[in-house]
Amino acid sequence: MTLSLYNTLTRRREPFETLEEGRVRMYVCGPTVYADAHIGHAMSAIVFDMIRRYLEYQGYEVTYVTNFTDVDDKIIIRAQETGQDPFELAQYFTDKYLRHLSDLNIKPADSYPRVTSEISNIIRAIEELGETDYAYAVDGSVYFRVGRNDDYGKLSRRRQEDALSGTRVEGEEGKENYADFALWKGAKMGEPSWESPWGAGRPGWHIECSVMCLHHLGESIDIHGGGNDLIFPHHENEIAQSESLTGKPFARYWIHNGMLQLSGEKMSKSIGNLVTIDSFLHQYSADALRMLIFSGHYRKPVSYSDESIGAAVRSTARLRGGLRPATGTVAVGEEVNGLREVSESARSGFRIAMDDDFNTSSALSHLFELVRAINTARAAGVSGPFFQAAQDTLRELAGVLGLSLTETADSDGDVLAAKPFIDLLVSVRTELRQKKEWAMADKVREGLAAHSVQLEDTANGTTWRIEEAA
RNA sequence: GGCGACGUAGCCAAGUGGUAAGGCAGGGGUCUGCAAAACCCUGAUCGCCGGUUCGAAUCCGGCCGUCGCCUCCA
Repeated sequence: MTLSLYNTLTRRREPFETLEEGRVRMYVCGPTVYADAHIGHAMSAIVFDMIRRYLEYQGYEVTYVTNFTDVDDKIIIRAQETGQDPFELAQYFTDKYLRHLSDLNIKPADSYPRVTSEISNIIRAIEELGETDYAYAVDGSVYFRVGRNDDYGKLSRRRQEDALSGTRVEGEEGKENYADFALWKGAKMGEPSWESPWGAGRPGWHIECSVMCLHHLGESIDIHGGGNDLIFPHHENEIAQSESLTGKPFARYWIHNGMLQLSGEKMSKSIGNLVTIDSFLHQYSADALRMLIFSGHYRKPVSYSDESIGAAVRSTARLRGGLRPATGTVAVGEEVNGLREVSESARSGFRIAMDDDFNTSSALSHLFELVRAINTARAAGVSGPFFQAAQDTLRELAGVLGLSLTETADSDGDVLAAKPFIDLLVSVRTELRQKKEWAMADKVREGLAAHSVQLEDTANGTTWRIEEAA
């Protein structure tokens, strides 16, 4: 039973072998912080959080680094538009993104490097590239000489001739070749800049990640991840820079997630077809987003719609339902043994699915089978340590996917405040039911339902829970 | 135009050679004062055409369609 994963670099599924026994170094490209993040960014963060959690579950010690691009054209433009300081703007959206990561139940990274805190390392790297002729300066800017790398294009499967044959991009006159890209951009008036051997300027987009990787994880890493829209040019250029700098393979496995789509198109800031993380979490739970993403494969596109998120909400509730307490007293017998068997097969089935390039959809099917077994056992009156163990297995495996399976009521302050009033209404209704005043009792139930409070009458009394809108 | 991915029941989706997991929705039942939850039963020959094979959703070729990247992008 070994993990195999799809490597974009080889376009094949490969057995996972780490550079260092028992340890995984992984780097995931983070966002450019110039606006509110949307659930497409969340998807990427969630996918790599799942991968990280599964690796840890398999016993690896994972060092996880993800960055913030906090100096960039778009940040500068946005700051100029709003009259803000670009650094403050970037800081604001960085802080906000970190809060989102926490709200989405994403485990904290071991470090979150930023471009602005790596400037001296970046300058040193560019100097080194210049010394070995991989870089050349023109009018205060420095470009990477793509033609000097024979294997340029190996990640995106682009031939250099194709990349070299376009027309020149405006504003980058003086480049030797169209495909050459900026390592250092000379500053224009009013732009944030740092002193360098080439004059005032700032880093180009790609060099930051190479340098941060090198600095925080080393010359060669195990996993480099990001959205598949970063394959070209960003990751291709990272490889070119890093390998030219160190002479060693940059990353062993390249993992790319598919795009979240809204109305048939990739969700993106530039198209404007987006749902921000803020507005999503205002309406739905973090678990629901994970369920939507994990119902398919991480490399495939995911369609976001009212219908797809609604189905995800309801299937999340189903998983959660498996954690409802036992009601009976049967601790041994046929039902108990049956539950144990399903628990074990769910656990092994889950691992087999996850080992197969993180097949979360198949892994989830084993969780649903476990839920059904738990529900059946509960209905048969099963209780005691084996019932607990089955629920622990469900919690454990769901936890590997980063699903918390907690009720809204556990964390929502509004619900906690309403709890005494809801309990009071429920107890009044219980008296009404004892007197068989069904019409009034139903009125209370319907009234609460209108506020998302779902009542359930069981043999042991009435329970209630907050129903997530679907 | 170049490179790549995908097309499985009403919807989402797993499954890479031996006659199709799972979830949502729907229908029928059990339980319930009625609901809710739960449980049971219920649906597809896998975009189209052709080929390889004893046998293909799974391999090959062609066609149609959708999506992504081709220097803003998770």
